[in-house]
Amino acid sequence: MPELAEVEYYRRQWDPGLGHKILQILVHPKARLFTGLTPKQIVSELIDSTLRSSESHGKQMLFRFSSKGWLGIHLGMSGLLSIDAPDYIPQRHDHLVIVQKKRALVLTDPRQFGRVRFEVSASAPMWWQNLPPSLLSPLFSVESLKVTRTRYRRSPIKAILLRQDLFPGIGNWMADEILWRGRLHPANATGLLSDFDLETLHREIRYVCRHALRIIGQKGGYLPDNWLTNHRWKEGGICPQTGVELKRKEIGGRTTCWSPAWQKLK
DNA sequence: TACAATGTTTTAAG
DNA sequence: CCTTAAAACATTGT
Repeated sequence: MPELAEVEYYRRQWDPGLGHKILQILVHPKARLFTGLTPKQIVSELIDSTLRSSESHGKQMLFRFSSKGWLGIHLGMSGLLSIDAPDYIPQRHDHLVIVQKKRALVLTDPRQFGRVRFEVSASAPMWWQNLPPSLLSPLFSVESLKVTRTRYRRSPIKAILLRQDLFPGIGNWMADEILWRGRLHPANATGLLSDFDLETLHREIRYVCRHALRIIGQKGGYLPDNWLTNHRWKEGGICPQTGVELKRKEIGGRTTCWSPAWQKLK
């Protein structure tokens, strides 16, 4: 499920645990999602510490603890964070349960494509500091898109939008939404996009990120029905702009949805 | 049964 | 060394 906005939404689910002490840590017996430190080390570092703060950036999340521990979480395809009762009993797909006096913070991920990392250091981990600039920051510019256009000229623009080193947080539905809004066909070779197209792309990336974060990230709400997203999942969906049936095909390794005639191939 | 699912990494080819 | 495409990962639901 989680792209930029959903990740921010799930990050906030653990907010009730901020400022509270950790009494117990439960780790899935197979510890499949964990890299770096062993679960045993994570447990010994976090017990009796306090959850201090959290941030999300693209699809990455970082939780900071008073012990100088940093917990990084990526939700993969099916991960989610939730709150449950302090006596919660972990289920089959729960990978990490952080128990506090009044609640348990739960990480669930049935498909196990998520990843958890942990380290102890005075400042944020290097992988966090090296993340690409946010799509809402001034560092993400039309000029940077021109560099991308040259470098990945033969790939379909849909495939490039999914690259996390360039467009952190964009996933399958957001990429389709952005291209639909910009009337750009997802199969267009990136190198064929005009300067005008790149300005369009830049504007729509920011529009979709800003509004998805506001609607989903803040409140967990539903996007307006005049967005593509609410129509793209099922076969037979209708384009909110043209009323014509949407097309679906694998582009860039992922099922892609677009509106014929509305989005033209160059 | 077979395939697809809001993702990333590895592998291999060009 | 770089770009590009495909396979692999694990599980559930249609």
